[in-house]
Amino acid sequence: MRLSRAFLPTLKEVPADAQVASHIFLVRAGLMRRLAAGIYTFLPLGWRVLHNIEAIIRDEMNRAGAQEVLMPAAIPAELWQESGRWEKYGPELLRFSDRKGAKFCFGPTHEEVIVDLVRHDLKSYRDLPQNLYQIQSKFRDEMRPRAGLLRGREFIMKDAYSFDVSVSAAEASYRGMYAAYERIFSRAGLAFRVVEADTGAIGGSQSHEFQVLAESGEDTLVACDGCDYAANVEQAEVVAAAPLKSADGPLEKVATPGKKTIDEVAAFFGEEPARLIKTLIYMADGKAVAILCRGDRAVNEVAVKKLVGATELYLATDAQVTEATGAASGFAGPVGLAIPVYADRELEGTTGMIAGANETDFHLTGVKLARDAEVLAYAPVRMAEAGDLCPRCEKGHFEVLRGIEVGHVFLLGTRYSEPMKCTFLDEEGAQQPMVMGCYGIGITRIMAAAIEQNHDDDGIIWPLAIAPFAVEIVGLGADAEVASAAEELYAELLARGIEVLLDDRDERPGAKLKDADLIGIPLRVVIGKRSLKEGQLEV
RNA sequence: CGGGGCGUAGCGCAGCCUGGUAGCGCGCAUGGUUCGGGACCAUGAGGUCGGAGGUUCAAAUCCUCUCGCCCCGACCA
Repeated sequence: MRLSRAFLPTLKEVPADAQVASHIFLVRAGLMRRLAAGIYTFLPLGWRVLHNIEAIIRDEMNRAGAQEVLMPAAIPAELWQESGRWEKYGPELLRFSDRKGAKFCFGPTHEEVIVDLVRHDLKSYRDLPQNLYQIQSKFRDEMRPRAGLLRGREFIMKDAYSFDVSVSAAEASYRGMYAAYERIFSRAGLAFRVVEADTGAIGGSQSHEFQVLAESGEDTLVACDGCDYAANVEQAEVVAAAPLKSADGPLEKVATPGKKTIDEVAAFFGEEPARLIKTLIYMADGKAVAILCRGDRAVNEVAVKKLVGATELYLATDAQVTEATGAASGFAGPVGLAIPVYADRELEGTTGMIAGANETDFHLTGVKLARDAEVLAYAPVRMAEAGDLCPRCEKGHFEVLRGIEVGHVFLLGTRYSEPMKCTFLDEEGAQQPMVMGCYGIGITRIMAAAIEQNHDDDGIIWPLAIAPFAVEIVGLGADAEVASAAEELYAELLARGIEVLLDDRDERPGAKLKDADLIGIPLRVVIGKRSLKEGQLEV
């Protein structure tokens, strides 16, 4: 492609709405333009990158035995009502009506559609297994789109769905996809980490996320430095530290006027925050529960959700805290609390702790949970931290990493096939629900993640496998010999089937080189008058 | 949705507090000079100041409402 005729508008200045590197460079290097919040048009250069990513994915998916299909983006509401997600999915689901008033949604994911397809046409164990995938634009009405392509509303996704006759067969499909994903992200030139993940609203028994390691990532991961255990912090198992014990004295109520935060209370008593019992009031499906953890720990809400069996969980408002504890927010404690109390395992057996008194401006000292409070269960609900002992090998310790989730695989089981009656007849003629898996890759997100991981101050540095062009030829100056040498090389590379970009614009050297730095084609050939005379090129 | 910020030329911004001829830089067009790290000179095109209503002799500027965008949070394959 000739730069002189390309639609490749580069920008000198940073767009006002961009904060992260990938967003800035995607716009500055002329790969995309914003149309609305979280919605982008891809320009020729950006589309080439997306095509390259898709090509790798298609190649590996096909090699793994999956077949490509294309499902509609507009999905009738009836299907989503059948699965129950029309009500459950919430405002993230973009809904609309056709001219007759029939309700539709723009698909954010396609379990319903694929299940509907498969249940009509696959009836026998002889038809299974099947693995179907598509590459398509998805729409999720995120409450806060941000960081360009890292969290958009409309984005391109590869989603695959496997159907098997048994759990063990489904596990084999799952492992096949896992392996294919490792090849895909390796080929794309990304440094990634596979972590155990929460199955969340999708459900199922097993789930792994493929995380591209980058400081700007939204996800926090922990990885053991002694074995290969790695997990999203939401999912990470934690080891309880030995219980803290001090003089096992009586309960004492102490006036602590205005001391509400852990730090304030710890300072007031001259104790470490670890000696405090942090009492958080959550609303679990509308009912208040108390969650206790050590003052120096954070609570893992995903773990709490599982522990109390809630589908909706959020931190209580100040008013709800007062209703539950009888005291202002900041003075909640486990002693004498009338709502269900759960405690982190680290608090089991502790003595001489400090906690709120459930009375505004008072705290208790000498708290011994076993004696003073009614704890329903001790369970691991704290958030994993750097330095934690690994729960698997019990030798290594956790390091904390940031990641961008670019892929996610789920072993779904019969969560969709059962309610939607996606069944087959087995060898004995008995009807059984198919066992499913689903597997997603964020294609537009990969493009952004690749830039997050591969850039410098001047621009993008594309991994060769997904680069929009393999080679850029830059002829410097207005010299006729330079121009003809550039043309000759351009023609020769094209003839060899190499994707090459020729900067044949009438621009000064500085402008051409700056643009080349920005666009980040992996191989650059610079032709200048002086070096050409000496029979040399710069590569 | 809660908190904060911002909408003025294609892009980045100033002007608003204290109402009175709409500006700067980049980009773009034309001519000339220049040509190894975002050149220079000259000339020029380009704006219902996000929208609606109000106050006023007069509104980019003050008031009300509204729409959009960004950041933090809640939330989330």
